[in-house]
Amino acid sequence: MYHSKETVTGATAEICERIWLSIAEKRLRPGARLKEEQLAEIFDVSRARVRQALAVLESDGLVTIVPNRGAFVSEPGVDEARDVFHVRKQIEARVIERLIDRITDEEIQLLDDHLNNEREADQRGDTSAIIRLSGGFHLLLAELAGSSFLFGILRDLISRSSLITAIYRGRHLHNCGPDEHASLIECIRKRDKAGAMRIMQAHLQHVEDELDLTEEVPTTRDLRQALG
Amino acid sequence: MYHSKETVTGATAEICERIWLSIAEKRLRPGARLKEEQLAEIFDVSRARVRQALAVLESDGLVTIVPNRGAFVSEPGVDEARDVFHVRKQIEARVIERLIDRITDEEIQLLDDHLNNEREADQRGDTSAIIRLSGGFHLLLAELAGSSFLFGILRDLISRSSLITAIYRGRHLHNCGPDEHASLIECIRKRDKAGAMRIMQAHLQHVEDELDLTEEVPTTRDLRQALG
DNA sequence: GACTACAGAAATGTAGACAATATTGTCGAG
DNA sequence: CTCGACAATATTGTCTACATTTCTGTAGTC
Repeated sequence: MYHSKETVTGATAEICERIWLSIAEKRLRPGARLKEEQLAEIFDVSRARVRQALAVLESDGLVTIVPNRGAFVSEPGVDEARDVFHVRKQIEARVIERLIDRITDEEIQLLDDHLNNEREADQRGDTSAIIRLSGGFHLLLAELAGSSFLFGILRDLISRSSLITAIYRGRHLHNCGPDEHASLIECIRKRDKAGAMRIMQAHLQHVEDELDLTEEVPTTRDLRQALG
Repeated sequence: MYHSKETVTGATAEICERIWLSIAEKRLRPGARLKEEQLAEIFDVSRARVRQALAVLESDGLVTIVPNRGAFVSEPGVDEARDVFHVRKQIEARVIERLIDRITDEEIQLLDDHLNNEREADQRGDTSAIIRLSGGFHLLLAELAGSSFLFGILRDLISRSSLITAIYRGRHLHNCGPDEHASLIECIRKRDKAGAMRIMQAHLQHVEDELDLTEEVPTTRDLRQALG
């Protein structure tokens, strides 16, 4: 896996991971209801652990829990979507800053290896792997930046980005292709901080530009607002 | 309370809040064991809900859960402590940037009101209130910056800062006094972005400088490392 | 025909009991 | 007296059953 430190304990983390992946792959649509018993059966765990996982996912913003109603996949509005991308640009800029100052040649090799995995998955058409790896590239950068805190923030941001792209972009599924990642690696190899930051900003801007954030998407739950 | 949006549902959030406050007030020491049954009795809730709260706190980094062993208050090392303050300086800088651009006079009044509350608590010597309000000032800034995401990150950062100061600073209890907050407000009132950012950086640096981050504090659990 | 009230179904929230595991204390051998 | 095995205790992890709440479908009334 692409994260160095598990932030949540074993079994709970696995459930969170699988639900997150399902959301990122659009297998779970925003607003979809997450029945505890159903999840417990699917993952073959107790309902208690499902509830723990849902509580964590709620604190991550991926799931919304309504008391006595149940858990639903969150439906971030356009303002929240813009907010996420705005912050993400800031955070990834800080990651690049730190990264360039301290990365070693061996670690750059890790980036190359990751990029190869991305390309292979791209050729195979392995959607699940593409999504994991394209997000994982950014997480790897954060990990190599040496700040577990930035890593955690970025992990959260990428999860939400996946959710947002699932809502506001219809055509493509993956977040970002390997090409821009390649040119970013080249800047890092040359320790070109300004260039790397410029590419990263453009890269994230491309992802954001493909979204349609002009109008609010009617939410599944707030029918009154959607149909009023 | 000082947060605009609850990220976690009702009862679970309340438990997280109370545990967090206990940690910030040093009533719960780093490394302290958190027995589920005990917590359930104290908060008068079911053990299941305590487990949910602990899972959330773990994902926030305030609590460490060891399988089949239990939950403990986290004990961040010196490198993690430096990391938190480094990121916090970056995040709070972004908060100030956004804040100055969009704050209204009415909202500045909110800052003044908050400052008055801080001063009153300071005169009363109300430790619990001082801790809540001094952190709350920074959270209010994030809230007024209009980014719920930055708010969430800062909330996390402040929690960890409290934990870190609890470990690495013996003398003072509060994180930051109201005086520097006052001069920060003055810069905001004048829309002096550069000045505000300078004061904020200095403010956070003061807090960090009072910590003793030169040597690793022996952890309660890793006795082998502490006593070896 | 439309609206309200009520009953049934389904899902969540909670409590309790039981099993698995780690720690602690005790006994005995050397 | 020290070390190691073993039993006792305490705590976590899990499952089951039940109470509570919400949603849905139906019947009754105007």
